[in-house]
This record gives sequence, C-alpha cells and structure tokens, in this order.
Amino acid sequence: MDADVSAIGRYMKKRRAERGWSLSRTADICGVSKAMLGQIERGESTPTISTLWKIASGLQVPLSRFLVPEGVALQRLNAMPRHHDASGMIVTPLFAFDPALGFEMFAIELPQDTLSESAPHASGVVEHLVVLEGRMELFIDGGWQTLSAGDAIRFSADQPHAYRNRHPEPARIHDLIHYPFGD
Amino acid sequence: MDADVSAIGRYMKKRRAERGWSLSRTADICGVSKAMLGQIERGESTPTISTLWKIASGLQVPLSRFLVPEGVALQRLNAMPRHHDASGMIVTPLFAFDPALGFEMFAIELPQDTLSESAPHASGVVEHLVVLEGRMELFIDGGWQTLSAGDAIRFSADQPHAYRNRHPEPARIHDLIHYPFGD
DNA sequence: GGGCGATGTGCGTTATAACGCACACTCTAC
DNA sequence: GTAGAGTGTGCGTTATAACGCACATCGCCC
Repeated sequence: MDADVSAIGRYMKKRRAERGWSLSRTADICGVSKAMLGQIERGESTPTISTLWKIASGLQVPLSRFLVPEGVALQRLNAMPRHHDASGMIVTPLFAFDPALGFEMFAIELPQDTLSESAPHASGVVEHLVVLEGRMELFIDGGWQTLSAGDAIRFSADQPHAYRNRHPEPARIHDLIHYPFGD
Repeated sequence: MDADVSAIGRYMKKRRAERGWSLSRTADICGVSKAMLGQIERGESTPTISTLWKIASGLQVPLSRFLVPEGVALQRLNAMPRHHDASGMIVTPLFAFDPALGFEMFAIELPQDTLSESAPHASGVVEHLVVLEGRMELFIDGGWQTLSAGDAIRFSADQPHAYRNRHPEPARIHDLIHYPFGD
C-alpha cells in the first residue's frame, strides 16, 4: 500500500537520459538543485509534491506518470482474503485501489436469496459489473435489471444501488470501481 | 509554472468532509499524523509524494485528482486498436476505452495450442489479467508464468509479452488495459 | 603533458516536513 | 451544572528535504 517512490527516480533518470540532459541542465530547466535531482534519482530522497511538479514540468511529463506501477504483481486465488458481509455477499479483492490508476476490482459471489444494498459512492464514481456465472439483478435508476452470464454493465455509482440474487444458483461477478479524476 | 499546492489541501478537506471523517479518523486510515493533515489542509505545509500517496490511498482518490488544477483537461493516449492476430485468440470487448476512465476491458478466450504475442504498449500502460477458467501462461520479464483460474496479475505492458495455452481445455480470461495520461 | 569544461557525488548547512502531545473549544449525556 | 469524548490547532522536537559548494573523474583541445 506504499508508493514505490524509487520508481520516481528511475523514471526521472530514464526520461532525462532520453533527452540527453545532464543533471546541471535539468536543474536549470526544472528549477530544482542538481544535488536534489541526483538524490531523487538514486532513491536517497523523496521529493515534496511541489518539487516533483517542477521536475515533471521541466521534463514535460504528467506528474502521475512517475507513479504508474512497474513490474509484475501476481495474486493467487487462495491467497486472496474473502470477506463475507452481513448480506451474505462474498467479496474477494482482485486489485486493490491504486492512486496512480484510480480503480479497484473485486470478485463477488452472490448466493441464493442475497440482497446487498450499497449507499451512493462519491460523486463521479463509476462502477462496472461483469457477470461470470449465474444470474443476478442490479437495482439502478429506480428499477431492477436482470443480468446474465456474459453481461457487462457500466453505471454511475453515485446513487443508491443494490445487487440481489433470487435464483437457485449462486451468481459470480466482477466489480470494478473507478474513482473520478475530475469533479 | 508552480503547482497550485493549496488546491491539494482544499480538495483533501472537501473529500474528507464528504465522507464525514474527522482529522483523527483520517489520520488513522491514511497513516499520516493528524497535525500534518491539518497543516496540509490549511496550506501550511507541502507533503512529500510519499505522504500524499498515503492520503490518496486512504481517501480513495486518484493521485491525479490532487495534482491537476480544476478545470484543466487531461489527455490520454488513445487505446491502440486490438490486433486481430492469426493466433486463434478470441477477443470480445467488455468495456470500450473511455478517456475519462482511462481503461478498456476485454474477454479473451485462448483455445488449446494458442500463442499470441503482443508488441510493447506505450510507456506507462498497465495490464491486468484475471483467469476465469482453465490455465494459461503469460510471458513477462523474460520468462513464462503459469496462471490458473482465479489468479490475478498486473504487469507493465510497455514491454514485450505473450499469452499461450498448452492445455487441452480453452482458457478464458479478462484483460483490463489501463492507459496513462499523455506524454 | 596541462588546462578547461562537463559530469555526478558527497558534505555541511538551512529550511521545512512530519510527528507526538497539550490545549481550548464544542457537544452530548447524566 | 460536570464529566467525558470528539475536534482542530499550535508548539516544540526530530528527521529529512533541498540547497550551494567542493571535489574527483573524465573527455577534449592545445
């Protein structure tokens, strides 16, 4: 859950090298000291957001680009914690919320006769459901909507909504929640 | 050219208020001291990127949201059209690319003896695979990695990678591709 | 060879991020 | 009324971000 701040230095160095800029030149352009740039690139210091902004501006890259996750993160099924909520719905996290990406994703199992109600998320939150198995109903926009295996739906989650399963077989779905960049 | 860092504090405060969280509660959730949160909100201190990451994670706010002045439109790299390759891999779109969200999602079926190679995406593109059925191998970081049903993996897609299925049953996966803000 | 400029690193200094804690104030329950 | 909990702010302390400068190294030119 911690930022991989060492990735900042690596991306900086890569970007600077692509442009063929020395630390001195970059320092002049960014308005950040040469010594500090070196410290950041070597992972010896973590910049304030203000300093990183200057660097991003000088190098002409979006600031968030410094923090996009690198490498490979693998999560095995049996290593994922399953959470049963009061409604009987079983929730397994697939991808945790990452501030650089802006979304999180869950696997959800809805046993028979489950009704799970969700308070509205913050304004602008968008939710995506993909039904893998079984059938379920989604309450949205004042009515129930039946979804079957293979169905995919995207809806604004900043309103009350609910999931239920009235069928004999459990329904399995994936739920991706995306948080807004703008207001 | 300087970041409007005071916007960070304003947005933090707004977001916290929407959730009805006190500084103390937010501090517990974010792992940042109450006093520091107050300083940031009042514009008296500029957090390091590490501290801001913690806050974004706790408040479930994409980092970009703190960093982009309100009203400024950001650009996304366009999603690359999916190659329809000759490998036999079957691709079904689930959610089309939306610049406001920054990702697209596909359902993929890999029949037996399928090998599908992917050229590197642009720098900063992140891919997420969830295996629904069967088993498959992902080539990444110079080696093949076997994935079974229920496994979830996230990896940087700006490098060569490949999918293959050497098993008698087809593998079914979901593939979510997230695109960074433009360079 | 020496001189010069470019380059990145290390060091000491200064400024400030980040913290724990105390405190004043507000609200609620008895 | 009092006591207790919750809330945000200010203060002093510690850790570290950020800097200017010196230095070692390298490459190039005379």
